[in-house]
Amino acid sequence: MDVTVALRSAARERFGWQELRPEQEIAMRALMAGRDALVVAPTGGGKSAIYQVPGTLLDGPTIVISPLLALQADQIAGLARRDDEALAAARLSSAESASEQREVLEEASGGEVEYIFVTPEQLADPRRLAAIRAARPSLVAVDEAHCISAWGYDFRPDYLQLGRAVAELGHPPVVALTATASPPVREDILDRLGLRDPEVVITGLDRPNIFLEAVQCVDEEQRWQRLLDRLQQSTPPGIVYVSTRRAAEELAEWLTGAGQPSTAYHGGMALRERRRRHRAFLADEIPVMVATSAFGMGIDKRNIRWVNHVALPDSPDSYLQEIGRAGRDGEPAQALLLFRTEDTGLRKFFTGGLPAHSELVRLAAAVRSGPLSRAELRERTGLGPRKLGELLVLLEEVGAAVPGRRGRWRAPAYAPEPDQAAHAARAQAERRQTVQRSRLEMMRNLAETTACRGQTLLAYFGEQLEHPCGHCDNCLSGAAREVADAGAGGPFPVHSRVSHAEWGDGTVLRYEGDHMTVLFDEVGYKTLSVPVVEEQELLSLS
DNA sequence: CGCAAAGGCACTAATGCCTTTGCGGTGCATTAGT
Repeated sequence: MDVTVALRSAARERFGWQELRPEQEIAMRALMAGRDALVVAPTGGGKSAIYQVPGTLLDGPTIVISPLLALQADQIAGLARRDDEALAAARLSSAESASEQREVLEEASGGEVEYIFVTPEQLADPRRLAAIRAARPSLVAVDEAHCISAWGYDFRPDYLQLGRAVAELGHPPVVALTATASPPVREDILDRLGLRDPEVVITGLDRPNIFLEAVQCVDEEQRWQRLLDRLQQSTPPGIVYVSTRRAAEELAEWLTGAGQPSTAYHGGMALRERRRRHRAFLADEIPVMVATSAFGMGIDKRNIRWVNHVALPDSPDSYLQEIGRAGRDGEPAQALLLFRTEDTGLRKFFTGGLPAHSELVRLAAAVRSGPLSRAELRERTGLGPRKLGELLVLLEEVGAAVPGRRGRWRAPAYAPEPDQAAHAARAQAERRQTVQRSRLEMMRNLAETTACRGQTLLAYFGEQLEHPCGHCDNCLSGAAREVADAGAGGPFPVHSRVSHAEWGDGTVLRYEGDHMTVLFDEVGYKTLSVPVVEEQELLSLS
């Protein structure tokens, strides 16, 4: 039977979906043909279907890698509601007993469980990985794949080992799914997962029903007051994003006192309380949630009317991800960004500093004397678990460390001397920091621009919006048109590849007034003055 | 990087000014103790 016909009938009969969107079909057909895929599409755009449907047609279980246990539980519950044996789903995590885990694996091998949900940490355990391989998986789905880039380098290092895990599983077709991914993040995902000739599907990121606004505030008092003014004219429910736990609690209390009943949410609260508040928000029992970035993934709610920021997000990626939670029902929604220039300080702190040369040398030397487990390395170097993970990633990238059998690290043949490895690793960390800071700079630019915000935001993601978006404050005030008129065209077409003597090769993303934005492969985003570029011939076509 | 709280100082008491210090986000898994 024709693959497309099979996919459509499985979608209809198993899931009750009468139609598949073209993007969904393209990705599904790639998987059915044994290829890998990367799908960037807004949440609620039917991303789960892309692995769920082929999963039922391919012989063998589907491994779904997902970052949060709560998210996994929701997805499993969703599949269970279909009441179809062919869609049986289960989870392998620290929350299941040893006997439950054995049962899941046995049932998967016997074809009784189709979807197995796991965290990256699960796959980091060699015994667990071997057990999953024994069930002969036919498909791997990496949900919320931007976590590889956002969390892998400093927070959840096992995200960076997923490529190795996929290889160990015999590299069945892999699909990476995410709602936002700028070109550097996409590059990270493809690289780290080791995707081969993937089908890359990117659907339109523009969200015309979300009105974008940004206002600069001089101090915190003014910022809170402006938020309050806005909330008094807004329809709930909505989310206010802040950058610290303390701000979440204080602002929620202040708003409540000012007549806007609000609830705080952050990662420092007891799990049970978090769950309770999350559920209450979904049930429309909480009108305003004041939260840190902990409140995000897994908010499946269609009627959120606004998402306001009392903070500057660390990148347009995070910003789009967060405001994207508004207006999923297609009805008008608002995104107001209240920022201060001081906000960048905290963000720079969060990106972290460069690792000390001495620490890298110590670790590189310890690895050379390996193979050693993480625990042994910690003991020898005195490094904390998080720091150790971060440094191991760097040493691995510069060829000074490889994880071997049973998770023990050693130096590969021809590994550089510890001192040399440390230098290379620091340079690597510096490069990553430079790119991260350039993304923060782009976020600041998006906040401060007088040009069309829709165009600015999409250009960051490598998309070109022909006309001003018509759903931002600058379009409404007419400021966007003035900027657009002032900068008609430039010396290099948008999306052309250019070369800079110091920064290397890059892609032209956009012209705004007399400035241009270029995404360089090595150093990230840069904004250049067009007259200067022309006079000094800073760029050439490459 | 920037802010707020704490500490030091000056010196005749209760407050003000300067400097120093600490803190800041995201979650898994594992384990100790009830």
